[in-house]
Amino acid sequence: MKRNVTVKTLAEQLNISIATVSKALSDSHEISAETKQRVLDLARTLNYERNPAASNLRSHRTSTIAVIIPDVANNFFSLAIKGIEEIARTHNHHVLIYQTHEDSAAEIAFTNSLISGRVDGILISVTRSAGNLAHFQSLIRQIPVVFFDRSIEIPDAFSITTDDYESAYQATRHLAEKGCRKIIFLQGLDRLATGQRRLRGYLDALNDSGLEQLQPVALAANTDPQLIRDGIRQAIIGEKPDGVLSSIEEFVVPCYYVCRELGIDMPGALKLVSFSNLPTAPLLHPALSTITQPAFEMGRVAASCLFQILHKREVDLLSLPGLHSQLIERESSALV
Amino acid sequence: MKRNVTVKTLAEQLNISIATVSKALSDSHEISAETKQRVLDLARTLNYERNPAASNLRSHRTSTIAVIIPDVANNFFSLAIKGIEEIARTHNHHVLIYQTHEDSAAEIAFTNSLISGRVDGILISVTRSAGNLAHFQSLIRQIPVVFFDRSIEIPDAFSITTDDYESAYQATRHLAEKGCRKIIFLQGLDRLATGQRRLRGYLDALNDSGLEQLQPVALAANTDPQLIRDGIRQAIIGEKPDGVLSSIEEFVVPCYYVCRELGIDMPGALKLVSFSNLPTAPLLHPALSTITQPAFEMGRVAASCLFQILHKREVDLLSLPGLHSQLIERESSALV
DNA sequence: CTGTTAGCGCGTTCAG
DNA sequence: CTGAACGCGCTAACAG
Repeated sequence: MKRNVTVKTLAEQLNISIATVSKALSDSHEISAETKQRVLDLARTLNYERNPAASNLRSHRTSTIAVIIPDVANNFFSLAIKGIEEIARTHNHHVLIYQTHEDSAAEIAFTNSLISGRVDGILISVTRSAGNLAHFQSLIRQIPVVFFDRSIEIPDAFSITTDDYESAYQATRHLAEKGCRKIIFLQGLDRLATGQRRLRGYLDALNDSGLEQLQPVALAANTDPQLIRDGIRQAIIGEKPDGVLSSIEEFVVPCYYVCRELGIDMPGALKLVSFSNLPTAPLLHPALSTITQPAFEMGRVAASCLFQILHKREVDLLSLPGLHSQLIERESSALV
Repeated sequence: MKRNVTVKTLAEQLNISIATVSKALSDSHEISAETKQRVLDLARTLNYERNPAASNLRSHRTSTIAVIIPDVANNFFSLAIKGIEEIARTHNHHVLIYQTHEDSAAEIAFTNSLISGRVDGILISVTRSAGNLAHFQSLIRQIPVVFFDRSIEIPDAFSITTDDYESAYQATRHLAEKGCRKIIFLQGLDRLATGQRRLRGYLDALNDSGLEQLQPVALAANTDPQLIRDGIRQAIIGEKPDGVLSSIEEFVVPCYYVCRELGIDMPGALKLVSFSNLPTAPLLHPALSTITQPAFEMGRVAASCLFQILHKREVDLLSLPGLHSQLIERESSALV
């Protein structure tokens, strides 16, 4: 194994001091253009790569950010990561990925392992089992954090979301216009601000449409399929709705099965709109319209926001581009 | 800002040496159980977190691996990442993500930035524009690398793939049994070993079915949609096939459009089977059967392989579970 | 079983 | 504009 090339190697070969090399490599203004060039040239020919550990240890900068999400293999989150990675790259930063699988203990473990200086900042879409408000309150005082999509209510926390209220409102109005008189809301994010906003949009729309206000159907945050199905069945039998607004995609399929069991004609007797980020979902489920989030854009915006913070710029959240969900109706969707 | 707690803090409070603390924290066999416990207890109460940069600088271990893939927002790769992340977690390792977007210059830049000790090992699914064999040959001598799915032919390189040959063979036989007499092959990975294996499976199947051997249709590796469509149109007009085997999913939609333009009835006059990892694809395209890769499993196996290497174990590739693609026919696919 | 010593490679003083 | 010296926090080697 031949010895790695370090600043020392460069310094010796050029007969200058280590400090000069270091400064030249960071493009310091106190080094002459000529010296810089000589250093850079040699660095290139020797394939010098700065040792990140040493650099980090000394400078407390890691050029790394972390992304914590429930699940990578989910169309929404993988698109968000894609956007985040692209922005990170333009800032010469590396991206670490962590999956919580909706387990808030894992979430806490990850964030704790990150505050020891492994990353410069964190992008997070919180677990829906959440509830550890105190943990996040302490976290954001220790390291820059930007919440995206799934946020929790913390004053002074940066948080990038779409127009959850507005899209739930519009979707509900849409159902009402299609003739639905009794619309239920399947709530899957009741502990998150995101879910609360969607709920308010739904309730206000019912009100403005002169429709009956119903209790949201709060379904178990854990992922026991049987519990979810039972909850939906109970709600459908009890309320006999002709419209459903689902706050997360996960309820769509169980809802179908329940209706099939109960002999309910889905496009006819019961219309369903779901927040969903599988763009092809309307194609799969003829009776389904979806509210699709701009996941890729959201990743980009959230990452940009984080880098603004890291660069110690004043973050003007209002200057960031607005993010709007899109209601995709079954009727309007063509092949691909 | 209050000072961070380090091994020194722990050592002082417990009146033992720094080295003892360090050893206790790494569960060294040369420390008594009692001392270990005292150290661990104090570490917990003080919320001690080991500084990863310092540890890495000294030990040359990073507890981090890198995953380099063409695109995160792709069902196959996001599932693979999911598997990788889960295995990495069981080994207490962190996962860095890089997207090449099929750009081999980016691929080279990423790998170069990683050999300076940022990660312990690399998992990579190479760009289809590949061709930089020499680069990878030098890379695998500098750092442990495991190729997955998209591999290139390098002796002594670890590479985890599915039964590409076999599945292309079976798919082609399947088409022949359905009555296809003239089956063309749309080649999208011609520079990769993966693509070569699929091609051989196709050719052998033609042979064994007593069908005419045709030149594979090599389509541009870059992603100009017009070029792809033109290539497909030319092949279909020229060869007048009644069956198509596509080596990548990307050609499916263009193929549809071309057939629509040419007035070719797709399930009837032309049957299509594609390597594809969108599990819902057969539902979307009534005429399409797919060969689906076990992406999640592949991620897990590739990561396990990498950790075996990192642990300096003899890697017995044969001991790893076999990975088999699955042919999903339109007829057999139910809703979700 | 525990402690002492000596760096890992880099960036930041401060002195020339 | 350049260089000498120090230490970031930790761990490997060696002594006791």
